[in-house]
Amino acid sequence: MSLKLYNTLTRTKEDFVPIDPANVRLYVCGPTVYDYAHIGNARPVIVFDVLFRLLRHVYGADHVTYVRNITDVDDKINARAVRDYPGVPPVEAIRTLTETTYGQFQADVAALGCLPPTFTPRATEHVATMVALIERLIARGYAYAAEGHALFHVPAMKAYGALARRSLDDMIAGARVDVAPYKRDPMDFVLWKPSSDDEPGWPSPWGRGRPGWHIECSAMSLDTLITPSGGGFQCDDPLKNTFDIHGGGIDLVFPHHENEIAQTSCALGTPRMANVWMHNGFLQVEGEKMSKSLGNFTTIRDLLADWPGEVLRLTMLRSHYHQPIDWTVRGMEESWRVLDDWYAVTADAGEGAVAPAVLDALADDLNTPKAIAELHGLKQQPAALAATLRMLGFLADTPAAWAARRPAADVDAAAVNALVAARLAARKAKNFAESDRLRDELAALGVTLKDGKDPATGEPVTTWEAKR
RNA sequence: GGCCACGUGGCGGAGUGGUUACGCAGCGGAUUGCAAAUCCGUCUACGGGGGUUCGAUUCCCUCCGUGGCCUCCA
Repeated sequence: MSLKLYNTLTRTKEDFVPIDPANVRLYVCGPTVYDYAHIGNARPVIVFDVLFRLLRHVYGADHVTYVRNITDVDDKINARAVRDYPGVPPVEAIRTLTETTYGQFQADVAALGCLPPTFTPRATEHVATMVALIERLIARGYAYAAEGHALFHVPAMKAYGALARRSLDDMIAGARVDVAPYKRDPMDFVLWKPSSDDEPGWPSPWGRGRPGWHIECSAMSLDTLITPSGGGFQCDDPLKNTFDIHGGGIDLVFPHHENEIAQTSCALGTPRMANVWMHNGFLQVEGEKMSKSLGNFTTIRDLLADWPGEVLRLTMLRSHYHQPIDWTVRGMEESWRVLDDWYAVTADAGEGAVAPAVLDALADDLNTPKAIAELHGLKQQPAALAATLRMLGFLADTPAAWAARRPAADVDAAAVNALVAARLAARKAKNFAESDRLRDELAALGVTLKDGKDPATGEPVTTWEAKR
């Protein structure tokens, strides 16, 4: 099967060729853990989970390494820790905040049907590698120390801007940043910055401080994906200092990913860091940009209170990952209806194989809307439908558990059963006025009836369920 | 201001230089005492204007609209 992926680096859809088919390596930028993740954060998590599952299917479950980092050092974290844990020593407050928040994140994404990545490194556990990377960059003339900072000197790198496709002139022309006096060039970015006593800090050749934003991903991908495969500081082989796929939100293209590339490629002598760069599009809520001021800042946790995780997952995958998506209640309702149908169709399904048509759609740059269309075509093949849905991270519930997820009206089952029996008797006696009256009465209680016939005897039978 | 995406039927959403996916809703039929559920069938589209072409929703230009990035936001 040939897998095609759109590569931001080349702006084209390319055939995916792993560096080592026995170990396909994927890195995705993970959460900064200071608050509940919002529904926009869920998009890359779900999209790259589908990619992870597809890669595992194609190359084998043991031949894919998926890394999603945890950013647990960040100024927003520091600020939140001070706010939420007054009186607690900062280091302790930060640890409590990041551990708590990451626990929430893990629970949220598990509910969304996402597999755990192979590794989930924390930035704070890779500071030594960050320091080593910065030292290497300084030694090779790509970075310099100034006033307790270490900075990457952008003009030292010829290819800078290749991912974002913008020239230095463009960036300077559009610059709206205050240029710190210790910068040699306005575009230079921070690799390391000094910490005050109540901020998290680590010893370094430039004094006690903490990493800049971008260096952590260079360090964690190096430690988890490059060094274990024979690359790293002791290796100048560009092929060994590159991994396969790097993913994240479209907003990370610049400056985050551009700077990651600058750091890793200049430190390790590799031209591109990762062969394929994938970026998911943004999400709006009910047609508006999601923001706290508009009051439509929607967390995954809030949505999970009212909607099954699989509903959120399907809603996310009904749009191609590259397209913008408008997140609406109507969209979630439609997803729920579709999943109800799939759960019903697959209730008694046996063992089946994953449908090739769905795999083909996924192999075409993760065309999940096309894949879903193909799923609709599998209703006559319940076993294949079930196997394919499971491969995509659906059907984790039993049919009964799924049905129970819909908030039901609070009804007295014995009373309902009595009314249903009375109606059945009335129908048998052809007293339809009475049977319709009983049906209306049940409807008023929030009970929906399903009439049918016993397949063996032909006797009329009625089942019911409570709707919300 | 600079750079970059996107704009498909009532709604969601693929795709393609010429046979108008798929889903939800709607409508029609089967079924039903009547309904519900189910099954079958079915209507509606490619932002505006130019251009290339035998032919464009699909390629090019332009305008309009929406959104993103421009130092720490998926």
